[in-house]
Amino acid sequence: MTQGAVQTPGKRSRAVSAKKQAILQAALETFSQFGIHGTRLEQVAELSGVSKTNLLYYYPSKEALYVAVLQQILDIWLAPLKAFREELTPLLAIKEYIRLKLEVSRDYPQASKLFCLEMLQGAPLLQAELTGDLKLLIDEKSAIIAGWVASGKLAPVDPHHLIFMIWASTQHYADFASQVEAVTGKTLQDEAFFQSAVDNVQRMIIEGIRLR
Amino acid sequence: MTQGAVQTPGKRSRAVSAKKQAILQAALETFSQFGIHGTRLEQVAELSGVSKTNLLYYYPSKEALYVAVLQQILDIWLAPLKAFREELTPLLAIKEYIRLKLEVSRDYPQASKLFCLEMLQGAPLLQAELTGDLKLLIDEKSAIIAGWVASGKLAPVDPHHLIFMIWASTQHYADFASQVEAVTGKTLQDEAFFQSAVDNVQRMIIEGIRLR
DNA sequence: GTCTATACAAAGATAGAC
DNA sequence: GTCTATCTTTGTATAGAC
Repeated sequence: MTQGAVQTPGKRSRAVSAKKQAILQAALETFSQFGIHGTRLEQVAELSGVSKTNLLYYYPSKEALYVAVLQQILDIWLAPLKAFREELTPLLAIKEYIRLKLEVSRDYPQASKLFCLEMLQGAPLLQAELTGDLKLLIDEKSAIIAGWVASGKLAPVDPHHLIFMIWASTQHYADFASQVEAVTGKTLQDEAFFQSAVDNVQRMIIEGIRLR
Repeated sequence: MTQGAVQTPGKRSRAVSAKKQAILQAALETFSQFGIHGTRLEQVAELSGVSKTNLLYYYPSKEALYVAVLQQILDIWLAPLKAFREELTPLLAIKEYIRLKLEVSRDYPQASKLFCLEMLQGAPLLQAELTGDLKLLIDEKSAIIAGWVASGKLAPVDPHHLIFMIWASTQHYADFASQVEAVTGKTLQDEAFFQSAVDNVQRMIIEGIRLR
């Protein structure tokens, strides 16, 4: 049994998993703030409570660690989109999607930031995802929105631009948190501020696409 | 006369300025994509057509170069906000602002990206600006918007959230250009796509805050 | 699995000639 | 102002003992 056997529930495996998880979390924190090049392995090691050598035992190189982190955050990032529900009325589905994305910005700001960092660099490691799975998912959800427009349930709007606007305006609160905080003095951790963000973003977008 | 005398219109000064400008431009390109740590001075040197030693003659350190670049892009980033016009009707002023910001995303995508990078890192070098000049500017423009709301010219909206939404949804086309391109197959360089972005963003936001 | 010691490479910065 | 050569630091990664 090697370290690769993640699902084996032996004591050892569990200890290993816990350690790897701690490393991943520490790595996410530093990668998301300083990028892959701005991050020192020593820093990650310290933050996760293992030695640098030990860290390299679990993840054989910095890049391997980075890829592992990316893989993990992709799921977080995609979850709200996958949960986008066709069964609801258009306005409800979109309102719920906005709330979910803002919750991700509040609860997993580092995931949002790291994702943003990757995009800024031209998505060298996510290119495959972007043009593959993500593209399919978007096409699928876009078709739903287009269907709503066609059947007169929604004002004429380009689905892509609508999706971009939702992504942008929700992720902004994570990615530009320092700016948001500098301007308003608040963060999404502040419950009232979170709620006002949800309300305002929902209202502006909904009113912007409501049929009349 | 030293190299610092930027405004002196002598032949030498002009040559120096041109060189420094070329370096700044090359630095912006690499910094905006790879960040300060991911950028190699040699790369900047090559891209701007000077030797690494020579580059360090004009900018004594990597950090000095980085600061110089940041300083320059701040003006670009702030220009549209400064141009926000109170004299127009609310909806026109906001439509114009959106168009201006999208033009910046189209014409200076690197400036937008570098600014975004700085924000992701917690704005270590722009903190002063954020809480100083920018804060003042925002407060001023927010007051204008709040005035419009109070006098019944605009639907009730929190000025800060409105401004965030405009920033987010316009900068998104620069910062997430790879994603936008992966999903739509288009870039802002495509005139028709640019126009549809302007139209859609303007329409959604305007309809979202129009009085009715 | 974990540690100490160390090899190795890369890149920022400087010295000094021209 | 520009170049060649070089110093120095730092950080990734490996070797090998325990």
